[in-house]
Amino acid sequence: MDFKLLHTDIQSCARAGLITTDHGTIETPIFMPVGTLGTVKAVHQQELKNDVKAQIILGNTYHLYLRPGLSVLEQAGGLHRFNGWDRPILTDSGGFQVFSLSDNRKLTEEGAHFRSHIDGSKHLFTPENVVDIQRIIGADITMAFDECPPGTAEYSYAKKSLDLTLRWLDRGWKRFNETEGKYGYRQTFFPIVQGCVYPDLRRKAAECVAEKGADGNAIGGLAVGEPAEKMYEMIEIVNEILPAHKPRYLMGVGTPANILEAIERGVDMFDCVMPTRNGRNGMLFTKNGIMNMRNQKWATDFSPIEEEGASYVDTAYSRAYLRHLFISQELLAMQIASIHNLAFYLWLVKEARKHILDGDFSSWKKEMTERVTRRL
RNA sequence: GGGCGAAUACCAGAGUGGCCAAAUGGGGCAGACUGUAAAUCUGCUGUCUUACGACUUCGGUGGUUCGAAUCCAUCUUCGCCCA
Repeated sequence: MDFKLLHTDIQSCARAGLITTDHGTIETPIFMPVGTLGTVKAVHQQELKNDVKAQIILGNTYHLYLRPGLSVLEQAGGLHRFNGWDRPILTDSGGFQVFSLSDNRKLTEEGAHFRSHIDGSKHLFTPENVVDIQRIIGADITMAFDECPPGTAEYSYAKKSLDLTLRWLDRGWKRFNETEGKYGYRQTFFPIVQGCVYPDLRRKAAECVAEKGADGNAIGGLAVGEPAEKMYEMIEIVNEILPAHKPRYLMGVGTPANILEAIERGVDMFDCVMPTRNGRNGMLFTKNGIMNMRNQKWATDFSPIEEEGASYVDTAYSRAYLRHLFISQELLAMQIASIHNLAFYLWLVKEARKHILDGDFSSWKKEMTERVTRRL
């Protein structure tokens, strides 16, 4: 993987760049739709390419490992061949599941012992086998196995957790460099900065991560319950340390406003379930604010979903019709909302990129932040 | 003409003397959701009130009772059966 930094904003840390992988290029800043089980829920590949204009999508190590399982993925020739997505894929390591499925797991020095949420069977994830699994999945970008503590974690726990994550990082990094991809194209490995909301832990983590000299670096453990201001503060601290000539990936974030704030602070890559999950639950993000499509107020609003929206669905369907679909629990509602929201997110980062290159990012960001946070 | 049964909130439907403004489901209204165990979850849904609480309700009317959605009488409507 290669990263070319094209331009850095004069007034802020915002950057525009280009990532090159064996499955194609990615213009940064970028938003990556989440496709946990090898599918971006409710959206098929053609829509992802033509309507959403996704350049890279995510998969999840934990979920794909449990289902369909490594044997199927390996026989398929990797996830790209299995799901038909020929552009880049990034897989999360399962570290987040250690957090979100915390009732079913136990951490040891060796790794995370956990029970499958599907059938209760016992499994062990280690920094090493998570690399191996991501080799089998065949993601272009693989992630280190980390622990993602909740935003409310006490300092003592955060410190202990970070130390473990950093030891795991050494092991995962070593394993990655000792192994090769299975399908003839290159893979890369991103370490993850943890440290909760504690500046000294974040600095230490960022330094350890930067030392590895990986192709890109990730910031994890944010937007997990801490105030947004803390998150922004941590991003600033970490990005001062992470190398400028490598892409920075803020994991799991976030709202349109979160993304704009993070871009301003020098983040290049994002993923979040929000556009798809909230979309399926009736929430639409637009450049003029947020709409809850189940609300009575849209019942007879026959105007387009979004005037000059980012995708086909915006003018193909009216607000009243989309509300009807949601109220009737029709599958098409989730499809339209997912496509709309993802297209909007991709539009947002593309516009940000344009304004970074044009040199007026800060003023554009200020106005856009005000607009996207409104409730319609 | 006679007999039996039923009428409960937007709908369906429980409740058969006080714990009932009334279960439950549906419908309706609103909210939440940030590296997806999520087409999920949470509230509210008689009136007034921020709340505490107050007030009016269980087909109509009249009774019994300290107290009635619940018991009695009668009327109305609907359903079934017999002629």
